[in-house]
Amino acid sequence: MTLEQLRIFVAVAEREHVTRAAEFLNLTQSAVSHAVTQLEGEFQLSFFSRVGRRIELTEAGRRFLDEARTVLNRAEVARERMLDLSGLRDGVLRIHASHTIASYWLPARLNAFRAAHPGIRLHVAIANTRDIGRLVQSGEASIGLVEGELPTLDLCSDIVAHDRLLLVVAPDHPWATTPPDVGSLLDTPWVLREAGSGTRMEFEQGLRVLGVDPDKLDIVLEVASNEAVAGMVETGDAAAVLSASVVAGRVEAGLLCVAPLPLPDRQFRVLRHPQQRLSPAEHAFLTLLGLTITPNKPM
Amino acid sequence: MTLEQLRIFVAVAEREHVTRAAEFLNLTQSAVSHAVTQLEGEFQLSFFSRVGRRIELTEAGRRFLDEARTVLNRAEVARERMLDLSGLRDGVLRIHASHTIASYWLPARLNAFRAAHPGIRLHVAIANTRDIGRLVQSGEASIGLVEGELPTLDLCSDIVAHDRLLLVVAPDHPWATTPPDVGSLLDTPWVLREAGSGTRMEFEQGLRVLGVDPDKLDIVLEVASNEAVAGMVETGDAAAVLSASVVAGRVEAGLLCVAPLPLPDRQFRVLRHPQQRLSPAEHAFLTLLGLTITPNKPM
DNA sequence: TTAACTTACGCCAGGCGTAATGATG
DNA sequence: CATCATTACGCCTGGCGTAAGTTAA
Repeated sequence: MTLEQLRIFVAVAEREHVTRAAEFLNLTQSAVSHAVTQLEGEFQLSFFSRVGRRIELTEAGRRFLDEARTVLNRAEVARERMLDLSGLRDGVLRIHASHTIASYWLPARLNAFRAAHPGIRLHVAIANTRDIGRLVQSGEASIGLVEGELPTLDLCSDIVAHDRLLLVVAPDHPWATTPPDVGSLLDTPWVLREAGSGTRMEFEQGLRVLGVDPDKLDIVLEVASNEAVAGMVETGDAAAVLSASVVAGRVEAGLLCVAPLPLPDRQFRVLRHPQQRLSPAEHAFLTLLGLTITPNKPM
Repeated sequence: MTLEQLRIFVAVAEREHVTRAAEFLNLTQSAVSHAVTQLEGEFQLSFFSRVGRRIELTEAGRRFLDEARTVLNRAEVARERMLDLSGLRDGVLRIHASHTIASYWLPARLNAFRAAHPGIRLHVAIANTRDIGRLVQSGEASIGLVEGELPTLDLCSDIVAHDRLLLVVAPDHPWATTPPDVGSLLDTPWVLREAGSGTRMEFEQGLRVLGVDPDKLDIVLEVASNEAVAGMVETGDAAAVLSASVVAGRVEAGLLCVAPLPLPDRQFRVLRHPQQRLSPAEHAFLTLLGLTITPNKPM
């Protein structure tokens, strides 16, 4: 008998439906069915009777549902009390993130964090990659999320995701049908993110690798907004380079086309000051991102 | 947070001692230390302060001890209520076992079963292998534990342990120093278990493999007791063949010596009637022996 | 030097997902 | 035939043990 098994059992019992319980739990039918079977085996009881292609609670199942809820409640109380003690119950988590990350990658993670720690208020400040590096360096920001590397700074920097830059144009642009060659890159008008943004820095680096001088590009607009860049490209004749996560929805909708251009992969990175101690909430957030931090235990 | 982690934490907290908790839990220091560390990491708290080479509970640890006990108590109540429902809380478990198994192999398993199901009374009937086969066949016994195979009977038979037969003699017997050759087996007096015992049957089978006719042995005593056989050998000039588990302690004590003789390995087996339904207690016992039985769920 | 806890590393069971199977309306 | 549950099977993570590392008496 495991707390996890109890959670699964309760989800199934409340719905009398394995599939819906599985959806709720983000598991497969198979895993849920297996967990229930295992519980039944442990006690030599059937908690559900398989009637037709439905299941329904047996008397034993009803009794066990009560018990399972009680155990889970006690466990939840214990957990909350400990989180109170450690400061993970309230407080604020302050994150500085680049435009791309804040708009397209971060929200799902913030929701996961909220699910785990509902009491913590979240603050996200948006700036471009270069500025975030400076803020973390100076101590004004404690957690920064940026694209690519900032080699000049002396910060802890861990990869938390991978990303690709894509060359995009409107569907009626020539490159939508015939791939551009390197030489033609200088012949099209460009809309780009501002200098200092991760997207811009990585793109310029990619151009240099291809032997193209970024300063020679015909830049018609620089703007600190991925949406503005995308909108310009959709409705005009300019080309742009944006993160795959930014353009995915627009390509799906037929508003943009991806033109093949070999740009290097880049990484989303989390930046921390090496000396600064992490708050419990910060630590929990980094753990949620899959990092294993050297422990930092108050009390 | 896992129920198992809570159990481990409570054991450590009650003793303020990782090693002793590990002994109590039948785990290693390492596993216990790891589990505690993991709990502390989850809540970002230190439950123990490492003072010198001891540990002691912190304030957070004391609070968590209360919580952990509460959760475990609720879980235990739930478990007991379900066991009540399934009939695993009281009743009798009846087992028929051979002499060797009942004396040397079974006790540890019975204690494990008692730990898991304290309410169940245990009955062990001792008989030799052949008789147990007959009792299971006739339905008088529902679970039999025997040595070796009984090919003539049509029963479920699963291996639950491996055993070796050893040729033993007193320390002053010639074979204690110079290994016997096959031809000399007929020149020594033998003390043997009675016909029908697994030990006897397996030994005779082993002799035939070696090309020796068992009927030609010089048998000075047949007795339905391993201890009697061992006692005879210790204090006389006879040889015997007994299970490794029977002689281990006596060899350790210098009372007996093992003479090398290539006897086939044998298996301890559990016998069941194919049709007979298992009681919850019987099912639980077989599961404890490591068998996976086709489920058999009342209620 | 010993006795304690922690950390590193490899192994293995158990849990999960994919896919096949079974049952029912 | 579509839907829902179970079963089979392979993968992989997480927990355990062995052993090395660390600290204090």
